[in-house]
Amino acid sequence: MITNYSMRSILQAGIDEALPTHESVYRTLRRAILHGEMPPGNALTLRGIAEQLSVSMTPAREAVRRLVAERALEMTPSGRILVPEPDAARLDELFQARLLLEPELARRAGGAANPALAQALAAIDARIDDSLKSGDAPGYIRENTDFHTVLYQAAGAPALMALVESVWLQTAPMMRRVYGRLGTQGLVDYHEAAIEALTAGDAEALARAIHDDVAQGRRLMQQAGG
Amino acid sequence: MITNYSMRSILQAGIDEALPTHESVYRTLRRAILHGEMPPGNALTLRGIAEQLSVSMTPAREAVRRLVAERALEMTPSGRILVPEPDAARLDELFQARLLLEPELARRAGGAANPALAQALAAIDARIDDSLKSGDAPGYIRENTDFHTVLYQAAGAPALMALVESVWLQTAPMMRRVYGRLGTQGLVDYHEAAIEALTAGDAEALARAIHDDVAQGRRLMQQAGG
DNA sequence: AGCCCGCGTTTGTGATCACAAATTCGGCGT
DNA sequence: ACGCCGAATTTGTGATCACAAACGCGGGCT
Repeated sequence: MITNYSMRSILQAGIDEALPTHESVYRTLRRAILHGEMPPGNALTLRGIAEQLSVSMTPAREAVRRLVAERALEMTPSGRILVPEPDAARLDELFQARLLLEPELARRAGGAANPALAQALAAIDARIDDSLKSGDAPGYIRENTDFHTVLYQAAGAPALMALVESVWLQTAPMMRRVYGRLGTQGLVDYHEAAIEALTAGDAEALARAIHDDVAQGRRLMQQAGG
Repeated sequence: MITNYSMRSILQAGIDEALPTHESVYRTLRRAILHGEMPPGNALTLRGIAEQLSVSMTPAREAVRRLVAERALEMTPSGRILVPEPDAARLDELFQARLLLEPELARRAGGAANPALAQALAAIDARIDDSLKSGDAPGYIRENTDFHTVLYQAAGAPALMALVESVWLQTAPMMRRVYGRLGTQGLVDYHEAAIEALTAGDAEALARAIHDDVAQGRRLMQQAGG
């Protein structure tokens, strides 16, 4: 008989070091949500997740519980699991939170000139431009998230970062719909201004660029929502 | 034999309507953390929680997983469960988040004169004054949390509210230590200014009062931390 | 034809168990 | 007396099962 633990080893062999099963399930689902691969309103089942990832219900349940706690998924009172479909008011709250929190993270990241980071961001921004030009909405979402993640990582503020990531998870499914509907043609690239500010070590200018970037996202969302 | 579900009924009879077991475990633990009844650094075990609340490990596990997701508890890589003991830098981040988010919630709550709410808050504030005078630190924490909760509820912004509550959960264990150490004698009551602003429907003044209130909490925390 | 009731199926929940890793603590050696 | 190593215990993890509630579909009534 294959024991629980040998099963676990088989699944994780070559995937990662020694993650618990519920952790890899969590990461898989989280990435799918963050990349907009889960349509808002979609229903999930524990048995479905478990079967698809070849695990038992237990780790699937734990991963889902965790995502529900982060509001990346939601559960109805009867226990059905679905991808949230936030209404306009809730999206407004979430973007308000981003507008409040992200400039502060940028400010903390940009206190000193940081050429290495500026270069890394420029590389990501080049890929973003490609996605913009080719109209690759999923790619744009993914790379845009990367840009912000890498920048904020430099702030060394994990508690603030965690709050922001929770907000991203909540907006991600809708943004997929937004960019899918409106396209990515009309977008202004505020990232260049951010990179310049970072090169100069001008934290305030960096915070402003990030503010404008997020505000643009909100504006788009509002257009698509109406 | 007592089936799983009859056991569940017995436990929940008279406690609440029809909450799943993991939900009541969650609420019990959450309240204990928020009220500062869990000393920072304290270790918990699933079997201990389960036994104390007369449930099996499964709902205990789910409740803990959820609280870990909210960063109200933390788990070491080896899986040990403990009450977080945030360092000064992390506490600074958390108060920064409060300073950014809570004035906005206050602003949204204070857009129009709201005598009924002002009266409810005045009642809570009276109890806070009692706790201040008698040096009842746990009572002060509990009622202060109530004050903010009731006020922000009026903002009708559940997504922002959830972010703030997550931050409270993370700071609560340390605040218990702070007020225990410093006492509550020197505290200024910014709540009266908040109540006046709410009576007048002056959202900006309300936001300012809340800002000052949170800033005072941060100042105290910094004093106690050094 | 449209609506509703009822039954089969799906689904989340809770309990229990085996297992391995981590922790703890007593005893040995220096 | 102090530190270290080993075994016993503790602890989280994952799998599995029974159960009741929710869901959904099909047939019958109006």
